[in-house]
Amino acid sequence: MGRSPCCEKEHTNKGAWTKEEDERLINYIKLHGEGCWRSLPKAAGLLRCGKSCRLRWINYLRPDLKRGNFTEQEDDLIINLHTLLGNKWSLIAAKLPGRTDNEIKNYWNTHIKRKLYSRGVDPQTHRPLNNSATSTTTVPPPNTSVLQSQITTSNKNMIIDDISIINSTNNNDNNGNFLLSGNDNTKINVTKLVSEDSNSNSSSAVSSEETYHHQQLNLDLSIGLPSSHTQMNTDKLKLEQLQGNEQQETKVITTSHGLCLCYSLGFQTNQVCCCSKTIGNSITNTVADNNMYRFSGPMDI
DNA sequence: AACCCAGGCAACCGCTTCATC
DNA sequence: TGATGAAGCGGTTGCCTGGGT
Repeated sequence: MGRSPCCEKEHTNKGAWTKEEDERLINYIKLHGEGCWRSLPKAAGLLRCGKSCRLRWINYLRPDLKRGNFTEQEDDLIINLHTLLGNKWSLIAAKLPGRTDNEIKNYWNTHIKRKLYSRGVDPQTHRPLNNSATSTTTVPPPNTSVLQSQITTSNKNMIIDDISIINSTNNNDNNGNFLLSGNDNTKINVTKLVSEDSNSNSSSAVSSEETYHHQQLNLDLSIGLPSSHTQMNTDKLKLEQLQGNEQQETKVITTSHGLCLCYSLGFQTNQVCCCSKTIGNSITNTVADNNMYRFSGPMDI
């Protein structure tokens, strides 16, 4: 049993939109707002599919769209978010005000991919091109103390706000990696990049190629301590369909403080989440949640 | 000037997810 | 709880444009 078509194909226009069609759509949405895309074309007097109207509005006509070239900061943010989220363009776009998922997707395919290739980095895996199938073993680069988004779980709909940190000296695995757990016992293994002066035994068997890989992939991700079950009313950064090894054995120990991964992805204070208490080295914020911390600088664990 | 080709981007298609009944 | 429809999402297509020959 097939699905009924979203519109009558014979009586709809396709292809490029005319100025008149744009004006009709804009005027209609100004008067009635977004929503009910299926009935919109008829109501607005457009011979278009509802999906087509939605796309045209979202990707081109919306007044809050930012036009023009991507900045270096946006480039970096897209790359970092892609490392973390993969091809979740809508999630990535949600973190770049004024940019659409389609725009970012196109920009990725036409510019950033090339940029990464020129750096010798595989745009899909974010690993060196000559080392794209290597293990996820970690190595500590000098003077670095960050977390890396080497995530090994296949759980869907993981929400960063709900991840708890398991990162005390007792809570890393034997390889020096951190383990994060979701509120439903979802487990995520986050590779730790340890500072030079810390005592990690995990680097001894790691190749120089892997060292290169991890230096390239430094997301400077912050992790916060687990939140209480306070409802987060702000954007939630979903980690959807994370791919990895479901069989990953993890030692999970939860703590009582919340973790915020947002700040170090480039978001401004309070821009993304409501966790605003900062520990770290530079930012002083108000306390939004006694159990939620936000890191502004590299963690020194 | 005409043609070819590659890059960029808007739009489409089909699948997935979500909401409702 | 399953069926259904609407909306959302990501991959792909195809047109347009500019540069090279």
